[in-house]
Amino acid sequence: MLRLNLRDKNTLLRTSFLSELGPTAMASMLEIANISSYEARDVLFREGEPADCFYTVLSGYVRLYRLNKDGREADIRICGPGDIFAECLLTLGDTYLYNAQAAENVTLARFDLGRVRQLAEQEKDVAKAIMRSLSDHLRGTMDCIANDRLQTAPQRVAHYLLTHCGAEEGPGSVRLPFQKSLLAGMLGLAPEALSRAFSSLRKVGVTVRGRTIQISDISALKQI
Amino acid sequence: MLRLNLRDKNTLLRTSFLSELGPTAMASMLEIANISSYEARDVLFREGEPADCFYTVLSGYVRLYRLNKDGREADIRICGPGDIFAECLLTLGDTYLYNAQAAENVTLARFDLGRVRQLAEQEKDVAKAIMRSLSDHLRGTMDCIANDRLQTAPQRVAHYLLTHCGAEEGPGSVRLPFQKSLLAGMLGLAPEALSRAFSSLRKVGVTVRGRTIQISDISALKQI
DNA sequence: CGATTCGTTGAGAGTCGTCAACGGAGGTGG
DNA sequence: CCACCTCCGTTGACGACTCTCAACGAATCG
Repeated sequence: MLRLNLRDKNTLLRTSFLSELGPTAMASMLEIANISSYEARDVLFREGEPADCFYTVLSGYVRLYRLNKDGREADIRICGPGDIFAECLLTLGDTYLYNAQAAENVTLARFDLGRVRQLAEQEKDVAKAIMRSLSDHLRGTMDCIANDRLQTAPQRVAHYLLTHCGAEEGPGSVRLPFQKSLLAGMLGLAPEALSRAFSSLRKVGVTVRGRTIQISDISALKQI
Repeated sequence: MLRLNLRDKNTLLRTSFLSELGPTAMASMLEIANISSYEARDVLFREGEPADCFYTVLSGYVRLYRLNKDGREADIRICGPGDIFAECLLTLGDTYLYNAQAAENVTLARFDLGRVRQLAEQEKDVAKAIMRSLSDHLRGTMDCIANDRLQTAPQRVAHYLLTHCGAEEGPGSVRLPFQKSLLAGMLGLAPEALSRAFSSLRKVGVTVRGRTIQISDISALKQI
């Protein structure tokens, strides 16, 4: 466990979970928070292990994934700074539902499930924050299913670019905050499939150089 | 709007949402409940429409689905008796996130979002029930993503059969509560793919006749 | 009994995963 | 500063899987 430095503290306070709490609830959550760091590829926990905490990412990225019985992995979610995960265990059960691995060096805030449950009983703000967080995740996860089932690989990539370039038309660009293999898993693709999807998007004006991606015409990309 | 008959009322009371409420909260929810019926293929609401209610299924089945811009449909969830849907709008927003269609004749209970929000402020039980419901859905939806990404069509069917036959080994049987085309959508498959998956499971002792499915050896099915 | 819907089967095409080889980037150590 | 190494990303070849379209048979409902 480490001390909470200024930048991490700001990230934590701007989290959707904490940002809308009243002063007393906020103070209680900060008091409960438990900072820890992991190195790239460290496993935070495995599916089925007894669960005592949920997490907020302060820096870096974390993979949540499952294994099939052949050992093949499938990502369920990629969590970045400000994201919260495993909070559904507040009401569900006492074992983790998936594996979690640090995709790079990460710092996390851990919150004891029991203490937050208790806090939610006393502080209406905390209960509301939990509901908001759960709703957000549910929405995002349903979006993911719909995208998986409706879109091909190039369409998924186009969709990702369009939601991360910040513009509606004209040219734009995206800087990936992580490795491409992570983006592949996030979109439910093998790394090779992501690579081929980028290639196929060249003809609509998408240029990839390392982690920076140029889009010559956002409107054209929407037609994919 | 119709009167609440005895069987529907029992279904409603046994819902995970209502069953654990205290007497006053339960009474308030029953008072808010608004019963309505739809015929097969009726559309309850469309994605993007202003939302005023969330729903509980009392009888029949409801499809939640999205459209891509070519008009192709993909099911996100199939809801049966006791299931609740669109409750994430309690905290999220004021438009529906997907289309909902009656897969057969259905009766539903509708709950006004605003009034339940208000109730959740006063009654801790209601807030807890919302959290539990959201957590359950989030878990189920994440399971769905993992299954989509890790399993082939025969594996998905086998998994469905194993979780619905109620036994751990030996022979077993499943009676589908709905049409096969609904099961196909639920598993993220075209109806033809479901049919072929059943065919391929014949060699491990799965026999299909109409809606009843015989399994000669459950342990063998687990090896798929 | 006729009509419509549902389910199955076949053929074909498209998409994506896997395996393998190659090239480049970044980091380490000499 | 360079040589080397490892990891990441790309590309090609191949195969498995599943969607689509079409036709046929079965079941259901009036």
